[in-house]
Amino acid sequence: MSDVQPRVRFAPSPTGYLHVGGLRTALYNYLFAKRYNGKFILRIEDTDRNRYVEGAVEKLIESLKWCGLDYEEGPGKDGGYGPYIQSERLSIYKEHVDKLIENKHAYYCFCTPERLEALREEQQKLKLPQAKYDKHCLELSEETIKNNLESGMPYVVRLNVPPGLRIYIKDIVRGDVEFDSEVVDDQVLLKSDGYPTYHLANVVDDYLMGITHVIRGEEWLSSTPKHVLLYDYFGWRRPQFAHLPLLLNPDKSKLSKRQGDVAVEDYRDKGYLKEALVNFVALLGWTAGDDKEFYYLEELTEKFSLERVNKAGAVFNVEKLNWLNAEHLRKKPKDEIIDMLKKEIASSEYASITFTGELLNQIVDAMLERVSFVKEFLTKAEYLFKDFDSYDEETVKKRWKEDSSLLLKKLADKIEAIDNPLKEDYEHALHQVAEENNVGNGKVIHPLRLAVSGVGGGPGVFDICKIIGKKNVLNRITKAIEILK
RNA sequence: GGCGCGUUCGUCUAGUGGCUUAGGACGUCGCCCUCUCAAGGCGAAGAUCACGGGUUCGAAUCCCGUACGCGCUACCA
Repeated sequence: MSDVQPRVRFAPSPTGYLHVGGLRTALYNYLFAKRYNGKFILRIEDTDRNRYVEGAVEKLIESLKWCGLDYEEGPGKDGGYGPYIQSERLSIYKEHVDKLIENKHAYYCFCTPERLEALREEQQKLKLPQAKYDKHCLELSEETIKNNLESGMPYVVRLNVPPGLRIYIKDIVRGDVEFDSEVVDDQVLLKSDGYPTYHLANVVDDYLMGITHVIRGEEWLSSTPKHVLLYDYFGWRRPQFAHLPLLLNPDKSKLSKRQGDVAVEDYRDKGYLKEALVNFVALLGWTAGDDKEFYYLEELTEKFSLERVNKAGAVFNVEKLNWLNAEHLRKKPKDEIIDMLKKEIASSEYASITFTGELLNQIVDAMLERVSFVKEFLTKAEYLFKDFDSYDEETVKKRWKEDSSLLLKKLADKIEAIDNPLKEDYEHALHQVAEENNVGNGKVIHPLRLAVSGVGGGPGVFDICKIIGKKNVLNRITKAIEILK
């Protein structure tokens, strides 16, 4: 890295939510900034009034924050380069467009949408290699332009792309990329509503905000020649570019809502840990080169480099995300897990029941290695929270035998006699029953598990007994005997 | 159609000319552990490195071509 402090930006357009692809872009920008002691800036690209969504900016910022990606400059955090919302910078763009027009690098265009449409159709009919604006308005006399302007005729301003020019772009992840200016259109820079297009606003702001590295999605690579031309025309030094590979659906198309969840908030609401999401998304297109896959944000910050970013798109594979979620969950401090469990309970059918911290502690101990999500404490071990009245058929068939009722009855009698039984007491009682009746422990254990949980799997059966308590154990044994025999 | 980018196990990836009988992870399957289910440990299956040419003593790695996929081709970003 050079001596200058890098300044990078995440520049989403506020469409309503933070896309996981956007999160990945934001994350790489963030990591790059942190890695090289730079600044991570948030800029809102809201130049399309038609797509304006109420409250989108707030949601975006909230999602970013939830992921732990705090920006150092941006809306509400002035760093001397504001405003950071493009709709508040209109005069700046106008000013720069004027400069371009002055130097003949841009020109007024009064063509109507109808003419443009007709032009496109004609070009298509002629099977021209590429549809482009025909520079019709470039030929307009100063006189005509002046008159048109004065009469209030609607206009746009277009970039004047010179023919026969070879445009070279250096990209940190893709290497050298070349374009022929013949294939770049005279892009509209300023729309008839006075708003700039992405291309103009992006370049002007990146320069004015001192952006050193433009790290963005691959979908922008094709329009980079336009941007580079603008830097050159303004006489500005180009930033370094890094075009990130796309995130894909399982069928390899660009990740879309059609095929699953794409919003960060969707994953949050489904119970994914931010640590897992960030960890997962970081690995979609980047590795440190070693075998490490479990990362916290801070560690990523120490190891990240753009040079190690992959070129090929990556399929968003939820199964691996699930695994990472379980890993992160298990590594969390227990009191934090208990807090999350409390919140989960508060919004569940058990909201009205009070669970002691000690009880929750035991539940977490018993279930932690059996769950991938906090909500699974509730769904994978319902029997720890409430009574039930159905028994897993397979397990009944396999574990409930002729003598089960009798053995459980005897066990219940023993348990009955114990005050405040501990885990060991249940175990001891069971061993006694097995011994006295000359059967293996399994003959008692499995029916007990079935009686007490209704299913064949789960934590140690004596842990279950301890958690649900003597009264429930006895009740459930009685009930099982009644129903199963 | 044009232009650009990409292509290593199902998926994420390691690999930058010999260390590779292509390594790891998720998932799948099996074994061990064990009262069960998990977790953990061990192991297996799974990639003719898209295909075809070249360069080289030697190529997943370099070059060329083809195919396929994706992106862009808007007064959307």
